[in-house]
Amino acid sequence: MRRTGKATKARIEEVSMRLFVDQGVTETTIRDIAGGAGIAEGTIYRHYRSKEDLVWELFFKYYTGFARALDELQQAAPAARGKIDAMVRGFCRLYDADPTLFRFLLIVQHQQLRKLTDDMPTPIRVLRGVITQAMAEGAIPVTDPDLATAMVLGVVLRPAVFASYGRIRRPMVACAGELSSACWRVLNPPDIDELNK
Amino acid sequence: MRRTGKATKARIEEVSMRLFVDQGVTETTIRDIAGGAGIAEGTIYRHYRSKEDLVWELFFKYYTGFARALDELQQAAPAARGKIDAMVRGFCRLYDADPTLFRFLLIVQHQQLRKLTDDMPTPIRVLRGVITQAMAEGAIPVTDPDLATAMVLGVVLRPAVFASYGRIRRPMVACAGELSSACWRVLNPPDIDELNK
DNA sequence: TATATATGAGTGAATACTCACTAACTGCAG
DNA sequence: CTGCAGTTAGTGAGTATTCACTCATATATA
Repeated sequence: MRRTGKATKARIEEVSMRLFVDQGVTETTIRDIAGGAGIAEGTIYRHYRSKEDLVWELFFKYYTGFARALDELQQAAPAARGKIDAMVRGFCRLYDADPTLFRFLLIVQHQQLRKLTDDMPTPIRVLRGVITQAMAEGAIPVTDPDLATAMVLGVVLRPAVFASYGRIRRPMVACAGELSSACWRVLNPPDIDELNK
Repeated sequence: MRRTGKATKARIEEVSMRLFVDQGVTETTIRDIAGGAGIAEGTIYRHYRSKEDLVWELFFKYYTGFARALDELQQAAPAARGKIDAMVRGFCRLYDADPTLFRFLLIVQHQQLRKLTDDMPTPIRVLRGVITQAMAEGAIPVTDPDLATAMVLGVVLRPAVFASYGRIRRPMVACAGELSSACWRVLNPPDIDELNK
């Protein structure tokens, strides 16, 4: 009873992502992955050219996929405040649905980011776009867009890191409100905030 | 003309940290380090029990050292707002003085954190202490201290990550003011901020 | 039969670490 | 001073092991 190729590939994905997160990428061997997926080592090479290729394919698929998901959420909201809120909530939902995926992207990011080219969508570009647009429209004060992007990103990502370490036990969606309003406060010095009320 | 042991160890530290940051820890071989430091492979084992030990020793020394530095800065400032500001400025100065060290800590963190025991000082514990104290004193509103710690940490760390990728080109100290006031805004919902004026 | 899928022993290229040996310092007895 | 024993620092070829990847072979489906 041979499995269909797609099911095998999905198993490889799932198992290898879990192992990468638990042990690290280089520390995870092809043998580990094959054993975990209940297949032979050679089978992996039917689906991926190399181990490096497997990591890259996983990263690319989910990283750009996440960027596209964020972009849709952002476009569906009319104003800056709503866009930020939608993105934060979307991130929280995705985190809760698959924390392992988040950790995987976090871990391999450093090595893989350099392989990204300018035409590929990334979550950072989406967020930066929302922020620069909001500045252009006068919805938030004009400051260094990269610094603003970094700070907002940090407000959201670091709590997720804490959650993945078990330092925060609530589901991330339960933090979404606080996160999103904190992001807004970061983007708005208090006096401007008064004007927006 | 034999060098004094200390100078050699310092060279090993410097070279290995740079290589770890550039290539990754597992990807950096003992041969690489020895070659880079201009010594024989065996020499490294005069100073460290193993490669793993080398990584841990580096991490421990600088991570706890950084925590102690932050703690001194925090203690020197009287009020909550000043403590945050001093810590943020201290972090920025340290980042600018040695960005490679920051990247090293960032990269190995995931693997090394589990080796830390409760009696070791960490930057996170210091920050969390300042925040809980501020909440207890009524200087900032009482919320989940772990979430607050995570958000503030994110506001500061993520811009440093951006800087290390070249996405932010200013020295971090030039961002210190903006960072510190953003941290304060994160900790204070706007209405409370009114009361503090 | 033809095709897609899976197998796992085998291979060559690393790699972390060892160890027997050398070189240079230190301190002390004569 | 001088010689000499003890110690610390450095060397680099050798070793056992591990790993990613290959390929001849097998099997299930269409």
